[in-house]
Amino acid sequence: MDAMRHMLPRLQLTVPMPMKTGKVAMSPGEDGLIGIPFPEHSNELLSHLNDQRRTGLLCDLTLTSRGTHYPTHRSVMAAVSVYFRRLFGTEEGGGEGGGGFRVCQLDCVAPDALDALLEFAYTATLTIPSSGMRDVLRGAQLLGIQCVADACRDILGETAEAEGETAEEQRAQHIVTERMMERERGVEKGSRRKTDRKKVKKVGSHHISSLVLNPSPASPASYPSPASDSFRSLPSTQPPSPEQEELCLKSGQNGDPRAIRESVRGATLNGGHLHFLHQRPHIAHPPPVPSSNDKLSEDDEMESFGDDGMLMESTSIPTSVAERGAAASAAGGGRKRKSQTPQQCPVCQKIIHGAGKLPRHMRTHTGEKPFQCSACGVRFTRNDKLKIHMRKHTGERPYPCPHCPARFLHSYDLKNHLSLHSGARPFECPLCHKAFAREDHLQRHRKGHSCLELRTRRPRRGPELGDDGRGDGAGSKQSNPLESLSLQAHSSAFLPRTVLDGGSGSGAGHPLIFPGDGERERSLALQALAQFAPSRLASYPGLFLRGLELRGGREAEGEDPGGTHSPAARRDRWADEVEEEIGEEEAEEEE
DNA sequence: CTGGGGAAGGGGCCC
DNA sequence: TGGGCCCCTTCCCCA
Repeated sequence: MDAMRHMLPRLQLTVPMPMKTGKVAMSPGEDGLIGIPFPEHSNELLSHLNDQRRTGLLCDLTLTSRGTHYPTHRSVMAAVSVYFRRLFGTEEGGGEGGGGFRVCQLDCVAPDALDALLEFAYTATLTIPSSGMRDVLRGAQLLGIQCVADACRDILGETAEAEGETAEEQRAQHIVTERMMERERGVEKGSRRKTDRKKVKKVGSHHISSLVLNPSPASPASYPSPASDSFRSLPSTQPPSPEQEELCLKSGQNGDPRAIRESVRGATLNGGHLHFLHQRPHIAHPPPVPSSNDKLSEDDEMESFGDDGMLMESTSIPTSVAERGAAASAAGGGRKRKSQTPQQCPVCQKIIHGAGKLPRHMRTHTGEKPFQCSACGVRFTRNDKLKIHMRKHTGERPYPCPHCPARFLHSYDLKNHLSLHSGARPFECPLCHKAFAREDHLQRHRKGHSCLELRTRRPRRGPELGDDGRGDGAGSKQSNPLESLSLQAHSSAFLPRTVLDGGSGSGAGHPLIFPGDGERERSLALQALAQFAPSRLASYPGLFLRGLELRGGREAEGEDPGGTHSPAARRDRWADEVEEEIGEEEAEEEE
């Protein structure tokens, strides 16, 4: 995310762009580059693609599963699936341009699971019935949608070390995987040249033996592995209709969770499955071989869902958590650790600190509100919130202001209030130097546009401004492009969360959750809750999986696993950003 | 746009 | 380990 934060201001914009507010931001200077973020762009883009998929518009790939057809886009599938990425990646240059429709038969993936995976691909939301979890997991593994597979495993409470797979099995599967992939590539290439396709046996029973039904010449294990780990079985081609080319995925042991786990483990042991280690600091079941897998091969990125390098770098604590988990696992031989502090939320990947806090956090996903006000019936997720709420009924305002008759419900309200008496405004905008009594007001100020105009007048400000020792250097050139840079930097430092953190802001910011599908949204969380606090699920007979939000940003960053949650740390970070902004100004000025 | 109140959610401490 | 309690930050809403 930081990378994006730094990147955005450098994006060039030459035309007025409509802002979310409806206003139009003009490029402040012809020679200045300004980056204007469009937080909703990615969401809208995906949404439009999903619309196209639903209407079959521009679909150049059809996935089929047991008779059900799913029109889709190759580009999207390649973006979300390692399998398709590799598959289509072999078609460089020619691609599907002349191939027309292509059909990929994935009978080994249950239709519901395939549908869920497609929904995920186009919405970043995974909605599946709990009963279909394994199917989705298997499908995700087959297609190389690692993040989904990880999440499913989290929910299922399966661990890589839980299975009893032998190394031989893993190697065998890996080899088969490689072979199948190699053959697949060959077929893909050949399919563009020939109208007739190889007849490939379609396997309805997903047994591992089917994997070797169509052995192809062994190829070097050239595929790095997240793909191969997911590709414990790989598609083979099949002549469908004359104009279609079909691919058939053959899975391993159908429905056998062990098989799934085995594939996971195999991948890990085979040197792949790197995301599992880095991007998902799994607490409950860390991968057994972390160090040797630290490097992602170039095209193994699954970070299209926000798990980027920055994320990896920022998850030091989760990593340590995972290591601790591994240690505990090794020591106790346990399969899953139900609870440990800190814990990672299987839904949003957020690291929750504090013993017993995860169930509390999970209620934010499930929507469960077990605490009801006896007076007005309002429900709350937490008992302490209910307690505070009750003060409204009792009239209790336990926090009186010592300077005036005002009384408050919350201590922090009193704190805010006291700042009025003291006149303290400790939160100063480093750019326009307007001071605020509350930090959130400063943030709001910075997010808004008001500061921009002030900023243009800043250069003449006096020496009391700490950063103006250098900043005023910039200020002396207020007419130069620096100002635009300042503006952009200023704005960029407080980009909406949807931009900076991958849309992980509060509820409204979650993009791509199907509206009106609230029940389904809860599913994954409920599943997770079933794992962490099963007793709480008694009242949730129907479990659906809530979307994997797969946030790239804040949550994925472990929600400040490094302790930057502290106000001081946050301010430090913020100050760093400001310094960077100013540094950019200076650099620009020198030019 | 700003000030202020309130809600929501997370973390720390303690039992 | 889970829960209670408290404090904190962030966000939303309203005047």
